[in-house]
Amino acid sequence: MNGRQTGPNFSMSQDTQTPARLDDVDRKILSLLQRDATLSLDDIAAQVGASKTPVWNRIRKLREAGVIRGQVALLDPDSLGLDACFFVLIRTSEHDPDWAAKFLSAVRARPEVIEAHRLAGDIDYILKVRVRNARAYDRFYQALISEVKIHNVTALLSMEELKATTALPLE
Amino acid sequence: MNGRQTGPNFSMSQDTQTPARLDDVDRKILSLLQRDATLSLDDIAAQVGASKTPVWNRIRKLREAGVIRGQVALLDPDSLGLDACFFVLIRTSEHDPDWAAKFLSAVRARPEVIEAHRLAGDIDYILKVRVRNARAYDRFYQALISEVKIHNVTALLSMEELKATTALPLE
DNA sequence: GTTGAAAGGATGGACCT
DNA sequence: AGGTCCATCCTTTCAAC
Repeated sequence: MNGRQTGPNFSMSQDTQTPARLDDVDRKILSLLQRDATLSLDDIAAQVGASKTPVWNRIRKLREAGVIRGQVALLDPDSLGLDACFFVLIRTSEHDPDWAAKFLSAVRARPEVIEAHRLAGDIDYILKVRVRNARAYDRFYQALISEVKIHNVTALLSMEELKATTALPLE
Repeated sequence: MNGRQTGPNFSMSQDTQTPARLDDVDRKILSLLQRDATLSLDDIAAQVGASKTPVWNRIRKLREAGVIRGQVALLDPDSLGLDACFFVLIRTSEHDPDWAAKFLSAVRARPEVIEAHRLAGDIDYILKVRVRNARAYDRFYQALISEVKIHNVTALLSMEELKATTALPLE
């Protein structure tokens, strides 16, 4: 056991989570796993300069604390024929909770919506949408505006994905 | 075997990849793995209604064909103290290859840039940037415009992540 | 934190349908 | 082609130290 602080960890505050206390070894482990989760415990232990058991205990704790959310396979959009990617900027005139709930469930229900954010400023929402082609985007767009009333939409078409990563910056 | 076209698969055309030919079992496997890559072969085999060996062979082929790009751990931004997420809309006046190369390497080098696309239309680029707070965003912004000349920047601040998935729509 | 032992899963072969 | 069985290796998992 090292001389660090003990006591309850990973607690919540009301709105924003208090960040987990991580040391350099934790960060190194996370950095490796968020790039390649197929690494074996032996590999990770070797690369962080520790042995299997402590590394395994750290990973378990990071999972329990929700720092590690899950482990997924990343698929190639082009291989799946998903050649078109749009960023959709949405302005709405409605701001009542009913509208927001309907919009939210519409967005969550559609698998072509990869990402959705509520924004500050004059644009209310941004969506990232992956579809087969422009026609498929139009179908999506028509379906969306028939479900929820939207004041103004701007679609930005991606010509080229310069960078795309799921790895978060660890300081 | 179904009545689809045969012939060489997974070839490239100059710009866009020919999509891999996938049957329903492949899609089911991919759908499971892109949601949870910790599933055992036995589990997957049971859920797709096949047995281990053919499932394992399919997964191997999907990996070799590049349909499965890799396997990663997904981390929770809030647990890491990355509370701020910005979408950055960039207009540039420069359109020579030199500028583009410099912009590309700047964007690739910065870990806070999670995603970067070149766009069609009057906005040239969009970035998705994850940082600790607004001050960290400003540091990023100042560093970026000191590296590459940028005509106009609009930053959209995310107030709430309504949806975020790495899972692609499989029809 | 280290070692090592037990259990379970992944890989690949042999053979059958 | 896919299915079953199996044998081996590799990891994960969790003891005991």
